[in-house]
Amino acid sequence: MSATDQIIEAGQTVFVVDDDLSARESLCWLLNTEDIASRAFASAESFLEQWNPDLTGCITVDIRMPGKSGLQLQEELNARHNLMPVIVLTGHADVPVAIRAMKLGAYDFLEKPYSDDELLACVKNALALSREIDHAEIEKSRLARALENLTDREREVMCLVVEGNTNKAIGAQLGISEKTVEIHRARVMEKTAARSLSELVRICLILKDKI
Amino acid sequence: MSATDQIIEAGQTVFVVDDDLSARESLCWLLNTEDIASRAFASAESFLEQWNPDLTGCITVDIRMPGKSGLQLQEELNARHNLMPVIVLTGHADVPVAIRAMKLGAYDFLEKPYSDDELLACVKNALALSREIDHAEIEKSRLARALENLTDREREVMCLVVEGNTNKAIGAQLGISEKTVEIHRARVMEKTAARSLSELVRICLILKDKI
DNA sequence: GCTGACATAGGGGTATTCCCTTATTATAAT
DNA sequence: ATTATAATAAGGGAATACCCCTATGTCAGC
Repeated sequence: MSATDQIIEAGQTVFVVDDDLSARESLCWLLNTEDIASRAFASAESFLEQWNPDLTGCITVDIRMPGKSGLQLQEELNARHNLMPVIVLTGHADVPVAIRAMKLGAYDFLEKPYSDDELLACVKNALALSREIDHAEIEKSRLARALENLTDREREVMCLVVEGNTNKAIGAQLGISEKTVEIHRARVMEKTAARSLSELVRICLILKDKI
Repeated sequence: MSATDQIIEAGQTVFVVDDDLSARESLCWLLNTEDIASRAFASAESFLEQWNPDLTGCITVDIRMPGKSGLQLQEELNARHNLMPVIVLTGHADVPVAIRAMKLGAYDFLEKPYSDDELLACVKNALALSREIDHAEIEKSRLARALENLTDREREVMCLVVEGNTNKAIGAQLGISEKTVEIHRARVMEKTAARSLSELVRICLILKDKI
């Protein structure tokens, strides 16, 4: 792979979803003045087409749009386990809608017209949060990949080790020799790159929902 | 302590904070029909006087009240690390207030007039959540008490053990004999009631913010 | 049939942990 | 002064973990 082929990790982007052209344009222009990259979408559907789990940044959505509403977009993003903070921007808000948006996990909810400062502060905070989430998630998927390389038996032994069992107890429980347990255990440490039992325990706790 | 002196763990209670007498009465009556215990308070201040960290259940608050508002009550409860879910009930809501309440961690936000079913469902969910929180918190404080009984040296050794160091390495790092480390380590296991290194690691991760 | 991945198991040795005992020193409380 | 607690240290032995080596059997894929 030559230097020019390198995939530079796309920086953070604000994904602007609004059916109103002038709203999209003014928002993107405002973000541009602060050197914040943005991409505009005229509908929830067109954004969802482009969405993928590796995008990083945050999303601003209008509530009232033809086709999928902003709330429906939130639901769909949640179903896809989207990790980017969602900022709801709307001029047609009532309390029940605002509450629903927040309960759907909105990062913030701003009513139009909002001040430039207000919006920029909100976006910058959301981007900072996104950075933290991404760092945690990158680490998590690195560990998850390591665990995927384990064989079933290795995974089984790992779980029993992490639960605090000795090799002897594990051997008895699985009906195999203590020697064999030793080998599986060594492979687990090697494949997970854990340098101590404590590190292995931490890895398993981080990924406890994925084992 | 005789049997009659026993402090029976007060069951879950709904703490109703509203300056309007008829609102308090009707809400408590409704809860009573479902055998849900409740206590009414006419102001944020009078509730805060009674509040203590061991209360269990949930809280309903009105926003507009003489003295401290519902939002100010939420802020004060957050400052005191209140664990009970807060349900905001209000007839005078606008979007910014609703958003602020949610960002202050409100469990839900209902506009008056609300239906009985709506409110009961909300309260029951909040009480279920409270139960889960309480169980986790009881376990946490049990562990925290165990850690408080550790001497400084024991705590120090524990941290190094959990980081994955061997007794030899810890001894070298602290400038003490490996034998002494052994003793501190054994006391840590005894005092924390951890039956394996993995258990100790888990305990330390649960309480990592309290060490 | 051959190769590779996987699980199995033993021998032998070293390092580490864990558990028992005893002992000294310092410090704080009574 | 006496007592209690904490930290220090050592010896000895059993259990365990960790590291090297070799070796067999199975099963999928070429």
